[in-house]
Amino acid sequence: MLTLSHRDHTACQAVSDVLSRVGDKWTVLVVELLSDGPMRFNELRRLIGNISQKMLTSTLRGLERDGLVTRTVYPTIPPRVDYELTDLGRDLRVPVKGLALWARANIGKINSARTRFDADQV
Amino acid sequence: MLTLSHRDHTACQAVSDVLSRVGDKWTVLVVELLSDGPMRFNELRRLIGNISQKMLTSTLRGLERDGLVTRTVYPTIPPRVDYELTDLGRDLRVPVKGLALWARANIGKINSARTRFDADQV
DNA sequence: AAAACATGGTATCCTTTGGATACTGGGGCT
DNA sequence: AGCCCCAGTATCCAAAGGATACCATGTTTT
Repeated sequence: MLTLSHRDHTACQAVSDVLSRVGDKWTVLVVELLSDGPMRFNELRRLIGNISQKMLTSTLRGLERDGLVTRTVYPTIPPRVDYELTDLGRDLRVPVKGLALWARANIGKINSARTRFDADQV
Repeated sequence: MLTLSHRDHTACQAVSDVLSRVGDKWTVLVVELLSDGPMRFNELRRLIGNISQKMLTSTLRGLERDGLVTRTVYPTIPPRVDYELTDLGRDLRVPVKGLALWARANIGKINSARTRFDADQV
């Protein structure tokens, strides 16, 4: 017997969908960096520091595809490309903030649980 | 010049860390299913439906490792293994709920942005 | 004049991860 | 005897992540 309603299930699908959009290695970082205003490609790259060009490109493409970020090309010399959060992107920062607070509050517990678990597996 | 403070950066690390824990294909679904009480392995498997044994095992191991779920083995015949949310795991549901609400509210916008983007790429 | 640097990217390659399928092993059911 | 249930491993292949090298254009440096 299935106790899970169809609505619950599709809701979970949506959540999983959004989480796998947002839950990769760089997306949240980029969204946070863009929250103060538009930024150029290499500006983001320098701020993040240890991201490869390819990953920054694909992260930004993904955000653009989902309507969270706009990409504006200025055909100057040298070329200039600005990335900026859309309203939807700025909106996303609210629930992410909630998760960020939880993460900061509990990352210690998680890390010690991990250490304990890994030690027991020896 | 770096405008990103060290505190901001480590906070983002923590958020990314938690998100990549939670942001995979199955974790949120499992946490939601466990929120009504303990469940057995195959009980979860049947409810989720299209998950492989391996993925369910590794999802649950990950949650256990991070202290979000407990695993209890009853050496009965047939064996019985219960999975249950810890306090930390139940705690996590609060910020995830926030993201879930956002996801349900905005999944439509995201999907149409995707469709639009993919159409333009032709 | 040649070298080096800046811009915002592709292309290529390899490693890591995701996931389907098959198998284990003890017991019970028919 | 042959099948199913339980909670998993083991194996293998496809997909994704990610480092490195390269591109075209133009300016600055040596």
